[in-house]
Amino acid sequence: MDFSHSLLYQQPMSDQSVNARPSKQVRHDELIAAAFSLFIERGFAATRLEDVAHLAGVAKGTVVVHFPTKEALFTAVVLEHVTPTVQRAEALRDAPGSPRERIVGLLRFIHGSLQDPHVGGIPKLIVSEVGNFPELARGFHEQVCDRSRCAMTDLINQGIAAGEFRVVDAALAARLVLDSLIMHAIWRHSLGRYEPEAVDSHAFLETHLDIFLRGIAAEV
Amino acid sequence: MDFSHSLLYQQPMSDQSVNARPSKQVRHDELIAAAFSLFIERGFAATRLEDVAHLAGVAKGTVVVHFPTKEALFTAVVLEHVTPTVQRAEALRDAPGSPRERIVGLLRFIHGSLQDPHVGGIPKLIVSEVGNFPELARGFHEQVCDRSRCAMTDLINQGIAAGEFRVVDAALAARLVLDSLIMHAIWRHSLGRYEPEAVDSHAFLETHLDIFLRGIAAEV
Amino acid sequence: MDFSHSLLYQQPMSDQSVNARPSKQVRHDELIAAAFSLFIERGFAATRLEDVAHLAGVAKGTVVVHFPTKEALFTAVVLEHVTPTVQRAEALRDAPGSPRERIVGLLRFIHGSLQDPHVGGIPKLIVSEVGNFPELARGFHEQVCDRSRCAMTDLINQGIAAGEFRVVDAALAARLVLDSLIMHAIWRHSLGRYEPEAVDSHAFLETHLDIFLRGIAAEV
Amino acid sequence: MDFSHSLLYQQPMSDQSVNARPSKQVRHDELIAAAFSLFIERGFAATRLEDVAHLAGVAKGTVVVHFPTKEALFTAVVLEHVTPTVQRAEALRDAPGSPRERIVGLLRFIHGSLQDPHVGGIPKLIVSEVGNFPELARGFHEQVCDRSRCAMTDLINQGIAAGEFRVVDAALAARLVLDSLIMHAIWRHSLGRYEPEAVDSHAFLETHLDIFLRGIAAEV
DNA sequence: TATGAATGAGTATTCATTCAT
DNA sequence: AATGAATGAATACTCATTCAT
Repeated sequence: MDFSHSLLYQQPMSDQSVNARPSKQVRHDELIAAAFSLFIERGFAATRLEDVAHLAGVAKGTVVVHFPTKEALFTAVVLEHVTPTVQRAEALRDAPGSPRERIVGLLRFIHGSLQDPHVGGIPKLIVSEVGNFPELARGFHEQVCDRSRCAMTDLINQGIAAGEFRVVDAALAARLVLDSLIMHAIWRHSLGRYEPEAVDSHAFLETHLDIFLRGIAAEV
Repeated sequence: MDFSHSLLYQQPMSDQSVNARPSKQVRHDELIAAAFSLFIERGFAATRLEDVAHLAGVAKGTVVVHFPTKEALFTAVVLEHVTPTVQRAEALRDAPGSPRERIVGLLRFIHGSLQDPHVGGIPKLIVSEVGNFPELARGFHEQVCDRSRCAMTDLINQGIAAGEFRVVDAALAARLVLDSLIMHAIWRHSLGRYEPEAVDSHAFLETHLDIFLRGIAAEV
Repeated sequence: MDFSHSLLYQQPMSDQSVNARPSKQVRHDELIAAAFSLFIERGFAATRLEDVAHLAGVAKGTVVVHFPTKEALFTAVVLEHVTPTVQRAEALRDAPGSPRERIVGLLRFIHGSLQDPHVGGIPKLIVSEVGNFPELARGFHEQVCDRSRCAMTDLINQGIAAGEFRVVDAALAARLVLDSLIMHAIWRHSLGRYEPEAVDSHAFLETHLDIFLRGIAAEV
Repeated sequence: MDFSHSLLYQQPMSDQSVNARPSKQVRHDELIAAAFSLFIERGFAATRLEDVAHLAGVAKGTVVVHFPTKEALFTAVVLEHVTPTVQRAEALRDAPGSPRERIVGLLRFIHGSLQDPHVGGIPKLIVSEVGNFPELARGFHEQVCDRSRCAMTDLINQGIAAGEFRVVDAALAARLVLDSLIMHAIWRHSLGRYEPEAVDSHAFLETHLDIFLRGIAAEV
């Protein structure tokens, strides 16, 4: 499974004429968007292709024209939402600044990305459906999880080496600090819907950074 | 939705005769166990009642005798696996010891419980299926999430009052520290399967405790 | 199919002891009564044996002990409700009095019998289920329909011969006059339930007798 | 429940091409026809959707495309067969001629309609199944029973007012005269099958008219 | 004799996929 | 390319009947 190219943005479109039938690309994107929100909301099995079609404003048969099977649609949905984000995430590891500054930057970026409804629903989707899509799971794990964790582990190790942080298991620490963000995103798309008042995402991140960074800070 | 009593462990059975038909309670538990493992493995939709019956060693119709619908079976599975754990968790809040000691005790208990395959699969199941079971969701949120978070928030606030911890938003901190444990359990039942080497759960918890407690410790 | 003996009233019962288990005959009758009302209300297919058991105040298995199959129960229900009535009906044909008087007597008797809930539901039951019980149908037709119509036809012919009535097709006239009564009974157990105010059965019969007898009366 | 428009006869179709797939309307009518004959023959419960599909020459799933549930199919069957007849019946009340002539016309029309296998089976179906379809029952009662009886009651009252008929309870008389026709139709679709020789329907109607009209005729 | 748990054949319904228009 | 009618495999659920207690 190749996550390194996006199916989005492929074919720069004209689409000038007002009453023209929407181009294939536009239809494609509309279907992806509709499918994404339904997959997130109901899961793969409980999402009917007819509902996807309805939400996208087309007929049932049209979905099949664009995606040969339901599983192909699901795969496309995941790929298109994941790829752009991953690419931008890795760039941040190599930005200038102290390890601590770059950790803050990376976490802020990831947290910010997960606020975007087009990205924040992905972890819930992956966690829920991964059991029935082994290939997709493997790809996601290698290209997304591994790479984000590596980036974070690298930064922590750099901080330890620089004496900014005390000696901790950098891999576990990276996992811990990222898990909270991901769990937060998953929460918002599952049980969080039943919470009387929404969590303040900004305060959540700041508290997280505060506690974590103090927790790994070098002793005075 | 009443989560306050467990249907498990009710009626200590004799069941001496060798060829005797298992009592209704025994059948009930066998079905719950079979359904649990299949729901965890495949999710709600992909689990066929026939498979549940087969795994429990009974005929298809027997499942229906015990649980009128597939949803009722699902609800029963969740309730029976969750209720005892929550009750014991709350008891630990009121145990003797300093706030810090009780936090450690509570987190060790929760983490330990989540290692039990009979409990650790629940969070992933809830996250995945909760969208299609609003009633179950509400009950789970109130009886499980709220109560665990309250217990942890209370302990952090006690520690702040006692001067053991510095001033932080206790509710957010409680959420953060618990989320990591839950995310870890979810992970092990989803993408964790594709990880080349399993995470050392013991080291994970110790690192978590170490960083978190140092992160909220009062300034020297 | 033999309609000439009733399964009711067979075994004169003692049943003295207060707390004793009800005798087999009593159970039998309770089940027949429960089954009758449910068959009438819902039809054969939509009546579950479990409901019959529940209405009779026994467990599901008990029904099977008394009636080996659902069809046997149905047959028993029909036989027991039909047999006594038919026997009494035939006796009236040979009563003393003018043909006209005997016609009035017979119609009053039949109409009165059909007011009894234990009898009035039978025609609806027969009409509804006859298609799936050919043997029962044949027996009912021969023993009940044929015999009642013959009795009525005889009386009309006697009246024609005596010059009381004008010459009409006695068989058709008999059918006509009886059909109205039967239809009335069927009505009360089917669509009649949806009528805002119930029909006055007494007035119905009197109007029927009035119009019919004047309709076949000899010209002055 | 709206009985006031027929789904039949709506859209006169060309359907020229030989191998063309039949239009939705044609399929609809084929399914209604197939379902009707099976419902009449076996009743609602004993009719399998698969048999309906088979008789209509389509696959099982096609039935569901046209009628979401078995009950919807049943309702449609009743409505489409009944509505046109009632409408034409009411028109006859307001036709020219003496009350007596119009009564004869109306009864001939109703009797004739009930000879049509597409209509004559309905009363038996209604009587048998109405208990499990309260909504259909109410609609049928209001739109069919009430309206036919009103028409007949009106005519009898007109005859009484004109001095053609003697004073009788017109509502009961209307019920009586119609019941015989309906009972006759029910009979033919139930126990009538077990009669050695079929009743002569023409003679039946003439005898009925003869006796009834003489029965309510004004005294000389 | 009465019970009710267990059975499994039967059936309505769902829905991804196909294909003629 | 888009449509939506048709298909049929898959599956939850029903319920008469069996049988161990």
